[in-house]
Amino acid sequence: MARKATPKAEASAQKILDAALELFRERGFDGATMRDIARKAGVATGAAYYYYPSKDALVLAFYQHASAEMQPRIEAALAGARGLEAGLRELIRVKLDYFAPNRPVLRALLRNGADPKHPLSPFSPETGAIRAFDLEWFRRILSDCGFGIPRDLAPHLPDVLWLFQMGVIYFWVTDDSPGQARSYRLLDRAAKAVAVLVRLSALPLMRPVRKVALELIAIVKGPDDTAVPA
Amino acid sequence: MARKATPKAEASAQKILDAALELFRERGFDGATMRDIARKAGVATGAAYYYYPSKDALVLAFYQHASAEMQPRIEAALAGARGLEAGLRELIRVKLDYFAPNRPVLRALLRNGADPKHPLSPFSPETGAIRAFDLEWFRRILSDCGFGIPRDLAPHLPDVLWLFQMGVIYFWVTDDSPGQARSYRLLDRAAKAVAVLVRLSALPLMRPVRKVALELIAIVKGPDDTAVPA
DNA sequence: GTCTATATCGGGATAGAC
DNA sequence: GTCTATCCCGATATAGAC
Repeated sequence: MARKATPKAEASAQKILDAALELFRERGFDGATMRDIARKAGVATGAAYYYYPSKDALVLAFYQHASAEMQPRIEAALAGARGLEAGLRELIRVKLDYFAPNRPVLRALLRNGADPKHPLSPFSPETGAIRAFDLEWFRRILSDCGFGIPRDLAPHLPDVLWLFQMGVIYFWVTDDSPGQARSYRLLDRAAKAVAVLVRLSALPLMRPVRKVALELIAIVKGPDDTAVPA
Repeated sequence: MARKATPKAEASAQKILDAALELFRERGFDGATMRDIARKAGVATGAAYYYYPSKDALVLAFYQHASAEMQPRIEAALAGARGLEAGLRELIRVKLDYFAPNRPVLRALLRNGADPKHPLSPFSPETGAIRAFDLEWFRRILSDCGFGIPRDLAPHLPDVLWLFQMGVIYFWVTDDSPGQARSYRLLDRAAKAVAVLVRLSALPLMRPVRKVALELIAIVKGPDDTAVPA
């Protein structure tokens, strides 16, 4: 999106993105018009479209920018987190905290989840790079958590945890409790439950359960292993 | 939506809805314009808006119509289904089969799920009546399934199963496998897994697990018991 | 009450001049 | 790279035919 050619162009792109985010926050995604965004940024509507080919592209740009900016924050948060439960909780907490001022923007993102072909879907190729960064963190949490993960489950767990994260975020964008307190409570409890489940999954007694889970995972992931289709 | 005043009016409303559904199927929700829909139905654009105040209203009307039409089909399907697994599977299968020709319409519905305030959200007040019918079926499946449900879990299980259903449908609308074969496989296996889980939940050994589950359910359902917010 | 026809508006997106 | 003008679409409004 953002042409890096000249400093001036980059400044314009940033100016437009900032104006867009502010208006999204104030009036929501649909309430903010491209005309308003352009005017607030001090450019013509056509100029806005020069940098961002669509209104959705502004959301995508924010998402990419956010992902990059969150990497060091996640690193720092995980440095102080021991174990799977804490790792999971802190990783997702960083995201909720970071996105908090821009919940309407995230809603605009998630509403296209039902259509994997939509560029803004969390499952789309366009957001694939961001997904890859996320998965890397989940892999790290799992390998650092200190207890053994069953070999058959191990390669799929990052995807499962990623889906868990999406579920929490989905709940969070729709959560109207003050400060999204319910979401944070849910995250606390659910992270603990997931950690216990992963731990229990290693027990010999749990082999049949694991087998069923693996079958479900295989169906959801589909014939191609490259993506998480839904 | 549909004025029942005169047969002629009802016929017009139906004609417009049919034209809309056909165009949605052909070009998707966004690809079909109100002008096209009206022209295809042989009426003026204003007439379409006379019956359906918005494009979304067409989707809502379809959803309501579908819900009503599915009731006897569900009744018939459940008559031949014994046990929780079969009941769950057949109930959801009826819906997938019924909706199959109109997957794009259902996508238009589900994409607003991230915003409970949107009229088309499956969690919105406007779709509340449909949700109530659904919940009644889940209650019936549970009470007919033949084994005891723990007292503490019982009042919440219909909501949980409803959410499970939404998950399957969400997967189904994004499923591009031929005939949505993957979705049906998922439904088969997942219904079995859910049934086993419910059965196991009654074991004395499972009390602590049940307690955690109940806590999660309480957080998700929120302070008001009237609705399933997300 | 059930429409047609038409004008109008706001908003996303594009083309082409500069 | 940026702006102006324009197009299309969803939605609203209105006047009037039947």
